[in-house]
Amino acid sequence: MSEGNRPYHHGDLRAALVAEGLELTRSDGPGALSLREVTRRAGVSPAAAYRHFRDRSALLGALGLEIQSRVVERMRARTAEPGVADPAEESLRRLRGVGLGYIDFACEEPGWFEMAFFGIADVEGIGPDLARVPPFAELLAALDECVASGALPALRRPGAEFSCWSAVHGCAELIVHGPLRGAAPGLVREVAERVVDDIIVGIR
Amino acid sequence: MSEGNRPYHHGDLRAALVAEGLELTRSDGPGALSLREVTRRAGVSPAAAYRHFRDRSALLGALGLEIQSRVVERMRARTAEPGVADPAEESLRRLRGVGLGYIDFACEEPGWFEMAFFGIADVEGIGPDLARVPPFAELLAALDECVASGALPALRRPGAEFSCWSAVHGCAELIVHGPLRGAAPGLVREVAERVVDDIIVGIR
DNA sequence: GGTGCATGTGAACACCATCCACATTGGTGT
DNA sequence: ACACCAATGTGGATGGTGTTCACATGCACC
Repeated sequence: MSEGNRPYHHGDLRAALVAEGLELTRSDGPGALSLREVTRRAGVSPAAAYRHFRDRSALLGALGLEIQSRVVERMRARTAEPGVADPAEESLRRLRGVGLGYIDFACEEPGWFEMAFFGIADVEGIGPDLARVPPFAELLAALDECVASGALPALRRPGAEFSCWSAVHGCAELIVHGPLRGAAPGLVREVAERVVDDIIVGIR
Repeated sequence: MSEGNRPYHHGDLRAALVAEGLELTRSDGPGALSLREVTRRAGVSPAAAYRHFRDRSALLGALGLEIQSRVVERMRARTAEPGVADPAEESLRRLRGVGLGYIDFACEEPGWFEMAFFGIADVEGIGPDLARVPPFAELLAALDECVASGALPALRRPGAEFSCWSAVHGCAELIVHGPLRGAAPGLVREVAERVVDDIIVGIR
């Protein structure tokens, strides 16, 4: 708070900007992030940010990466629930948890959810390595496990990740930005479970 | 073009602003729309826009409505393809067309697609009348037809619209803003068909 | 102990949304 | 025919934004 004795160099400004950025965007998404505000909060001049990020969207991208790892955490919390014995059933349960965890995150952190894939388009080239996007990798692993356990025929495996991701991501959008925004939690939960169950039936 | 003889009043400024707005946002979405630029193009002062729209986001909402009707047109183009005799099969074919038409629109007009549901959140209240969002109404009608034709058990009907919309909208996002951005048209088409077919299997 | 290089500063530019008092006009009522 | 009113458009001001530039500072390394 005391402005007088602040050292000229911040120490770890990059991390500070990310931290303030997370706070700023938590409830209202990317639109709530201004480079001037974030530097103001870090107690630093606006131009200082440019020593660490090429421009505003580069900061958004860094925030997106950070958020992706939190999405994965939320997925893992879901899949870590007590399991069942049968391997096929267990792998399907995990797949379900991956989807529901994703939707949980979107509901709990709508602002962050909006930013999670901000940087994804920056990965140049036609087919960026999907496995390098952590939440996507989680889905791929769950699907592979379904094949290994016999729950999903190997012939049906190729392309299944797109169906799953589409349904789950679309559902999250429906709830966070779409017509279901502000709907009763009970209804939301019901819809989420229906969507996830339907797509799992569909890909098999 | 000649600026000298322009009348003080524009005539139909509202429509002109919408038209210019559509052009501005066609390829790059809502971010490409500035009130100043749109009024500049209409040959009018920036403040004039406020006689017709409360603020920038009100104009975006109006553009969204216009775009929604174009989405419906694209869906109809798909469903108007030559049909088959069996009513159940025919109703499923229409449902498929609704989904694929939606995805087609997103691929062909990515900027507009991003704006289509801008105003949707403005419909205050918990459950806005989904049927009043034209593309959504199209989906509801197709699903009802599936029930009537016996292709979809009546017991499975409630909630099916959410599964369908989630999968299709999510797929469009995947293609337009997600990891599939810039992918080869062949792959895109393949993915779209797989997603739509999977969710149709899943809801039954 | 000096020096180079990463980091932070301040001021500037161009752009934006929005609001205000004021100007202009087309239509309405007499 | 005329006066007036409500709708519409203007110009300018305010306060915000991203981004760039020459310049200042100080840490780490030779």
